[in-house]
Amino acid sequence: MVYTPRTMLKLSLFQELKNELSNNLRQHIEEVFGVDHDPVVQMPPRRDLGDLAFPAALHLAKVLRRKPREIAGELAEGLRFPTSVSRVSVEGAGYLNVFLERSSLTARILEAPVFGERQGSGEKIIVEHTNINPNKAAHIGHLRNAVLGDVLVRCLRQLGHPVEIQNYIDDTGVQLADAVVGFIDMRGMSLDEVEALPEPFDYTCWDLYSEVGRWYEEDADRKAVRRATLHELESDEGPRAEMGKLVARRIVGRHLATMKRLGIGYDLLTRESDILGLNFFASAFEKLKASGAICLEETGKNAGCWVMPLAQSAEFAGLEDPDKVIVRSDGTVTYVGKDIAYQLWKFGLLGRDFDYVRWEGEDLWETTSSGGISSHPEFGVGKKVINVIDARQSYLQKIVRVGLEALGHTEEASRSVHFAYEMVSLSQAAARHLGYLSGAGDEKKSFEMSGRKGIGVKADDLLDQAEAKLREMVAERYPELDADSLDDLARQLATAALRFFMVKATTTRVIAFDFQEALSFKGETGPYLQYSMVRERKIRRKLQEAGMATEVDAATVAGLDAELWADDLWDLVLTAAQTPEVVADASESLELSLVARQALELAGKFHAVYHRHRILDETDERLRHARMAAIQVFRKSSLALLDLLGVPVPEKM
RNA sequence: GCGCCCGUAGCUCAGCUGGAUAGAGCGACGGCCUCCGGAGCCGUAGGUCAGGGGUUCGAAUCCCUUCGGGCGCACCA
Repeated sequence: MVYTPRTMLKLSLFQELKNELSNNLRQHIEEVFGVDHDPVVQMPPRRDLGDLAFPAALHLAKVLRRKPREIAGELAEGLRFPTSVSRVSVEGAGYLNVFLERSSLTARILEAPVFGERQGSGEKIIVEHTNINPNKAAHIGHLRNAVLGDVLVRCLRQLGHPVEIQNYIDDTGVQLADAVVGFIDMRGMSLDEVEALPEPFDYTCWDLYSEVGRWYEEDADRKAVRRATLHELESDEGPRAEMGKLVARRIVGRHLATMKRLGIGYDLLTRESDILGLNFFASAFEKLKASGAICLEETGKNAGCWVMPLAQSAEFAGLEDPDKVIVRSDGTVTYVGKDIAYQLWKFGLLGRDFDYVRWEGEDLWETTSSGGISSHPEFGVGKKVINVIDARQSYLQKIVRVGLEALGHTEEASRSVHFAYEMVSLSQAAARHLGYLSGAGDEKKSFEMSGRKGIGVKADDLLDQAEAKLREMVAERYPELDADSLDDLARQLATAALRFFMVKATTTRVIAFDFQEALSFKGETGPYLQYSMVRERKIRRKLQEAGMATEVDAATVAGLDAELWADDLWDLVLTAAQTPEVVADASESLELSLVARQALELAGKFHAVYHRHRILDETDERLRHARMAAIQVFRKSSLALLDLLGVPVPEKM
């Protein structure tokens, strides 16, 4: 038996076909022109121009000093492609276009799973996302983070990578300290009283947080209380630490509930207090000192601090202050310092580990400093770490990476990925609607949200509004439905609407949040995708009711005549076939809007086909089979995409 | 001052490893259900791709530059 090494894993049938054709063409170019050229594969803009386009002749024109169309013509002549290609033609400026066998290819796609063999190496990827300060309700900016993180995780897992999802809880920071000061010093409340506060506790804290900000300004001495509180939180001693624990626990519970509404979950909650409690930084500190990555500043404005010099790094050229403080002159550790320790732990480089307990009996773990459960899954020790953090923190994320490099962990530094996305701001209309615009003089186009000032749209409020509006729409159409079914449907539609809204924007663009836009459910929206699935389902149900088969098998499809495939019908199949590549691209480039756009394009083509090519009242059985096959292919791809986007598929709407 | 992001139709945005007539959605206007549900489909109007230079057979796309807008550059996280 001959052993054939498998150099390339198959992502999808379509990609495999493209690779095959590319290789054929490459070889042919070599034979005819004696040139080594790796051909690019594109899709012609319209199906009547072909299914695949090779602009090779356009590229070769320069080297060969000949007209592109001439070159393409010569290439087309002796080219031998596999039987899945029906014909080749020269189009436009000199594209070599390929027409595929529609029936046989559709049949093969129908049989194959959407995603082929697993691509992953089996090495764990750690994705950190959400990371909301535990002192207030989640707002729509946090939603963008969580949704992007969640979609990324779903894509990576689909592609075969083991993924661990971590949600970092900063329970020793100033933001939580402010909440503690608010309850104890400003409102004079006891631990029991705070414990007894009714839900929604995160809403209470939202208001409290902005009040504390104003309270500080009334009297300059009050900031001293915050410093003392922060110190107690860090040392984990005293009543303020107790209050901090209570507030953080209740708020985290609320955040988890909010995210659960959108189908977002986690494997592990890592808490900053445990990083301190277990002296993670002490280990990192020793390593940093030993490697010379940080040094003690003796003079200047940073006197008494341990700083990381950044001047040598080209990435930080032009900085006013080329040093970053890691340990303050009072001995406390900055955020970056803690983050370097955390990042080291994620890669298994710290030489220490947390203790772990279950979060409130759920299938979710949290770190602890002592008294952990002995039997827990292995956490950390990732091969690659992706931190989903907004673009404003690019500078800090860079420092963490440089820190790893300075410690000699260049490999891990290169596998430390900052998934940066731009923030969510409020549109002028939204700001006005919420009463943040005092006068008419403010002409700004968008307004940054601020937890500190209490400016923003709470995630739960937005979800509530979306659900209420959608519930009305469903109730109008289905007056006979009971309250539970209505709630359930409204939830599914609202989840789709908001998740899709957050993913469809490219990551480099600031989202200027607008209520009208976010609460619109037609056009490029989640419900538009769901509607296509509802329609597809309805066709099958009608077929069944009419006593007809609801599916066609591959053998039948393979035997269909080529002329049964209208261009738009075939185009639907071809678009669906590209799904795995789009997902792989999106995951690799961290541009998840590509997944959303693919789902949109598919749904759009389905809707058009739905109107033009009816199935139920088509008397020609062969035509019916071709149309059913196209829709089956659509359904498989679309279901896969909606799953990746976290968009639920309702039975009706 | 230095760095990153954005500037494309009235509005919100795709397209950016250069290539086939610059595309969607919303809004506007006009059509399409005795129905596989109109949360849909089809059509019309709407664009000096911010301005200026350059590279190229070819630029929304690459380079330079100017002008707008956003965000970073803490002993805050």
